[in-house]
Amino acid sequence: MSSASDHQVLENQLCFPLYAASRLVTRLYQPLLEQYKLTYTQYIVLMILWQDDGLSVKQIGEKSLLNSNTLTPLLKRMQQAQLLERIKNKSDERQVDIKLTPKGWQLKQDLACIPQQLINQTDYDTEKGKQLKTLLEQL
Amino acid sequence: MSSASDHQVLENQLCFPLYAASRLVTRLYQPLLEQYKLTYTQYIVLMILWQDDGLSVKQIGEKSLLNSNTLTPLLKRMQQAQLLERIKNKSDERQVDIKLTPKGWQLKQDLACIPQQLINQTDYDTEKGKQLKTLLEQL
DNA sequence: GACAATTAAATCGTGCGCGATATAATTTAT
DNA sequence: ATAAATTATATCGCGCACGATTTAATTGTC
Repeated sequence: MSSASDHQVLENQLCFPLYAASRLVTRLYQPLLEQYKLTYTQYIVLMILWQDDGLSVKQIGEKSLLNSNTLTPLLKRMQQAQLLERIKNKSDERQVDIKLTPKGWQLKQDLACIPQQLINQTDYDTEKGKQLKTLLEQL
Repeated sequence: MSSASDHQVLENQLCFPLYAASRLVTRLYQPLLEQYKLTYTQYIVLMILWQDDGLSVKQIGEKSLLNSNTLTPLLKRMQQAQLLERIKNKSDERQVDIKLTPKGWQLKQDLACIPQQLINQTDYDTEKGKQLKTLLEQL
């Protein structure tokens, strides 16, 4: 048996925690990232590029689930910070390919310690992390 | 055994899915909420007030994990939409108490169907929801 | 009672996040 | 070959988030 008010509670218990947890995680990263003048979203884009340099804006959008209306200004800021270059693709001039600069690659080394620092900080154990990941991906 | 690159993968697998899932959920709510001209955050604040009307801005902030710099303009917009009133507390004039209007209460009825609609839409089952909730709260 | 410390909201600035639309390049259909 | 449809970015506008600071009210201390 399940009533409308049950659902309003469930909602309170599932959707809000998801929203709150996401913001909390962002806040955990923030002090670690800010010494490199990075935002959390920029960090995510960097991780994508470390794995696959030279992607187009569209391809980054597919991996990050962000559109050009978010990515374009974000990538321009990262270009300003000399983390990457925005290069018009020669064979299709609609396309803008993103290439990391040496400075962008350097951050891969500099930030390598972040995951460990977070794990230490939160004492959230790896097993739970895996469960959580699995559940989230099913969404 | 656990290397730095393991962690970068783990991070990609946990933190990014959390971030993506949260945005996905917001997007699922959006079409349902927009017919009432509500945003997801406004909906969260409404749920808090339905449960506990007359809270101060600070108290809403404690429950929503939002500060006055987010809440003040949001509550002003909701006041404009005649969903609530912002009333200076007589015994402590620093404090602003938030009271739902009849229109704000009406939405509790109107939106009661949303959780069920979402559950149908996502076929994400309740058992997994509970597990997920538990894991998130441990953060 | 005066004044410093604290507290509650509000304000300011910056960066997402995203719907809607625009622009320009490419592809498709005729 | 040219017009129409499609595609890749970019632009615009609005509403969060949130660090930092300000303003105003209250409390604590002497």
